[in-house]
Amino acid sequence: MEKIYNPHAIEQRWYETWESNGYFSPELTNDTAKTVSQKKDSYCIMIPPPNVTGRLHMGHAFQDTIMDTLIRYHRMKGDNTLWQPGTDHAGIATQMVVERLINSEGKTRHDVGRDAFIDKIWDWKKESGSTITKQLRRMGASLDWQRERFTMDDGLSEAVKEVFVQLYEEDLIYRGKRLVNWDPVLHTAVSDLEVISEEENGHFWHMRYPLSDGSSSLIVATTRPETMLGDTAVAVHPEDERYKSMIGKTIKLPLTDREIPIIADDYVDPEFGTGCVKITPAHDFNDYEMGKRHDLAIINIFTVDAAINDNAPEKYQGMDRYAARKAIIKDLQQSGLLEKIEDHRLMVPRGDRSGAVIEPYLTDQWYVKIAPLAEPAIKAVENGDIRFVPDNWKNTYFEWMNNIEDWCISRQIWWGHRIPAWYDEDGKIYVGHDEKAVRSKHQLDDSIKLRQDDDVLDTWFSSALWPFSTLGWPEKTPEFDTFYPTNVLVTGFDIIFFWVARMIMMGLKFTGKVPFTEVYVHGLVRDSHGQKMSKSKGNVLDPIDLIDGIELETLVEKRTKGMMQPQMAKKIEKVTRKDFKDGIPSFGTDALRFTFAIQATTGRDIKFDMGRIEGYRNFCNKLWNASRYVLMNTEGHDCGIGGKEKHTDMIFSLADKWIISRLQETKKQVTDSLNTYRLDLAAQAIYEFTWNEYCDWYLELSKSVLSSESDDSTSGEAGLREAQQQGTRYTLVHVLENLLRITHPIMPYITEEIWQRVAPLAGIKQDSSRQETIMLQPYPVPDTNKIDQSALVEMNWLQQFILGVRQIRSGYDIKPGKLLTVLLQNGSAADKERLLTNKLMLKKLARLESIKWLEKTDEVPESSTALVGEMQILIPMAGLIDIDAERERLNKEIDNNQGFIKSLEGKLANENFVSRAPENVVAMERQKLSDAQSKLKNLTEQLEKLKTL
RNA sequence: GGGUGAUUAGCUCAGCUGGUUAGAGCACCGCCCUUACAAGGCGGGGGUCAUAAGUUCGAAUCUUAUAUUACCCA
Repeated sequence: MEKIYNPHAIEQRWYETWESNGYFSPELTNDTAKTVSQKKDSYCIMIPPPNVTGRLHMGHAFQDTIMDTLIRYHRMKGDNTLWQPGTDHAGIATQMVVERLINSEGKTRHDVGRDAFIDKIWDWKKESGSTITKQLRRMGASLDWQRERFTMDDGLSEAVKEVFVQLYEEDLIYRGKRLVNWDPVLHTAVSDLEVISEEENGHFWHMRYPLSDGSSSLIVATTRPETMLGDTAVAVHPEDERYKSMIGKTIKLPLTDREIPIIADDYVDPEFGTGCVKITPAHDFNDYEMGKRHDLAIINIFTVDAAINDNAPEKYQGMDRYAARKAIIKDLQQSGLLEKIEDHRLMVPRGDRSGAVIEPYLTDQWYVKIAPLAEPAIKAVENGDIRFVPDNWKNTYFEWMNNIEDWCISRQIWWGHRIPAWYDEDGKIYVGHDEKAVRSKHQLDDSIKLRQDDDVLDTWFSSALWPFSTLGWPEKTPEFDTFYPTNVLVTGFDIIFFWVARMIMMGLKFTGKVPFTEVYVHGLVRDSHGQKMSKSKGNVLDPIDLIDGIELETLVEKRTKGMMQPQMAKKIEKVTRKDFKDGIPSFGTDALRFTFAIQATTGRDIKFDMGRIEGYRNFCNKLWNASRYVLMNTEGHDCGIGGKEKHTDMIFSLADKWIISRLQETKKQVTDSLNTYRLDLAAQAIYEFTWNEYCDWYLELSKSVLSSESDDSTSGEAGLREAQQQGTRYTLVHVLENLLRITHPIMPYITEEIWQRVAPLAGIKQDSSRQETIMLQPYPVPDTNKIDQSALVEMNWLQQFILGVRQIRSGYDIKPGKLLTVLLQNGSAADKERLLTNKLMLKKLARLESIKWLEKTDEVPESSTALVGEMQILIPMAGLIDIDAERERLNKEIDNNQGFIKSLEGKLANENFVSRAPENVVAMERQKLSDAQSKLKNLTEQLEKLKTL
């Protein structure tokens, strides 16, 4: 093995091997007498399909790490495991990309024509559609690519039609003229969820509306004066004394020749503004509702581009809405009807794709009647059929589901599932799978011309079917039988409404079952300053750059190229140069995955800090080098393959027994954590075990057994020594092999690479294809019988001993290489026994020349002291240690101890504590006190000794 | 305005159903190129757990209020 861990040398190679060997695929059988797959539990996760033409971002990388870890864990546990891959056609987003390409050639999509345009999108998909799937492969994602799906595949399109037709036939889909969110740039309706409202600076215009009879006038305030052309009433509160007398009268609407009524409605807040509200039913959602209540005329004054249409006075026709606004204000001013203009902060709705200000606009659209679908979906979460992790997200879900509005599913774009509805020349609607089906069902012969609806379905309509459409529904398939309902949906909270809720509704409606039993909601990946990553902020990190590394100049260029606001480029460049002085080094996939995993605490965003990933790259290197050590010391030797059963004479040291015990505890902690979606705790346990226990202690201790040096107390005959070394070699290999399997779900590459070398030494036969890879090995199961409590206690003694010596050594700047003489006093029989069996290890790790017992009565030379329980470790000072410094050190420790004792005494002196606290707690405190007291006594004695000198 | 979460060492975060003098990584200080690893080893310093009150024998942990902050919804 190379001395330095180099992820590039291993990662891609292993992925290709795994994929080409079909290791990602579950087992399936069509037989009724099912064998393998029936006996096994199935485990399935559906990938949230990324945009087919998208690129992998940090959010994906995080999410995919979580999913792949779960998938690999379950696959190793022996579950029949499927991670279903696929991509989404992403209607508006994809169409916009291709439209921009065409625009750059100086053409519009209308020049190209619908069919040719769609062909172009398919071409684009072919060209760029594999980018994201290639990137997923770089992440090590063990998706079953043979089953890759696309939301506009034939099969999935069939599912979409089936669902649409069925919902329509049950009156759950209807077509209606409604006020929708209209995007005047994209020329399409969008759903409520696709509208982002943000506060922006604007104005409040106060306009005077004169009464028709000339008796008086009213002042209305508005943020959108141009809509006055569509006003069909002015409303006041029915109890408002100021205006009560005017209710029922009419107003002469300025700039037009229309008269409109003054109406009364509770909705009006008399405290707000002037207490009079202009009502424009065609261009405001609240006004629309009020218009319906009062049977007001609805006058649409906008074209699809949000310019003034022919319903308005000729003067304004054709003007853009903002030009019209200016003109209207000017005209009102001139007629003295503009009272005043105030600055005002207002919520401005913008399309999430186009950024254009959304207009409420009256059009014909298709809707899903949502209430009947929402009801069972709410129940499913209430009764626990679906569980959110963390649990509190269910509140958000309920909140939304209980206030849900009908879902506008039609979009006036070209890329997507065309609505399976046809119109005859009278405008009568026929819904069916295709024109032929429609004709035969309704007995329409060829003489009747049918025209298909031009609209396509909201992208989320097909996404909502994803959990079952990908498994072949509406066909009956073994995949569906085996994997549906799926186990867990892993997603960000941002699409709970867009996607999760809709999948639940559609899943229940069409399969009668929930689509998944758990929803794991993860946080957002932010930059190191806690800012959301976005192109316009120039703080985006590309996961692939973290894996491969990137030069500073390339990174700067990448972040500043093609910006919406080029003026930001300078600032971004500056910050980038500051944050990434030397660019980004190559960290490798495993380090990136580990960084995500260890930060995947539930319900918290991740601030992505370069320090962390660097640390975990170092962790990979640590694991790498530890493995090198193990291999160097075990390859070519007898490593006790088969364990104690085959090698009855094999001898295990304290360290061996200890690390085996700790391994069991670690296995338990990791599996418990993975079972509860605490990837952070799992990763943390792995990190600590590997570094702080296996490497820092166990490998060091093993050296004393494996080194050629001998020791009179343990050497004995050669056979004995060989048996000890065999025990240690066995343990080295056994623990490492287990550790690799434990770690594999999080860090697949490095574990596979090392495992290939280690497995033969651990006696794992690699003769059948499924045993050629760590991916398909069983996940380690904790064995509590192998936890040796006395070894844990004794090891703690050994560690305390070594730490005590090290502290003295370091405290007095004694060279690490200097071998010390250590005297021991006041030890128990157990201490003596422990010393005897572990002398070699102690000497090696504490770097000791010799260890001698002193009798109680023996003369003690000037020494620095450490304590292990009652036992005193004395390091003679002669020439090494300064008496004053030692006094100071002892005093400090005495102080410390006295503080501790005081707090314990206080606690135990408290009658209430002793009488009310549980017995074991009190006993523990008593024990602590007596330990501390004896320690204090010991320390004080040491200090006295020094004083008398 | 309503809802949800967060506030613990200089930074990024653990701390499970209340029971050690509150932990880790990075950063910091000192010593060390010890034959797995300087992407390393050994040792060390650093926090009145946002504030206030309450419950309790005992609170970082539970309750309430306040402050700050983030997100979601209107």
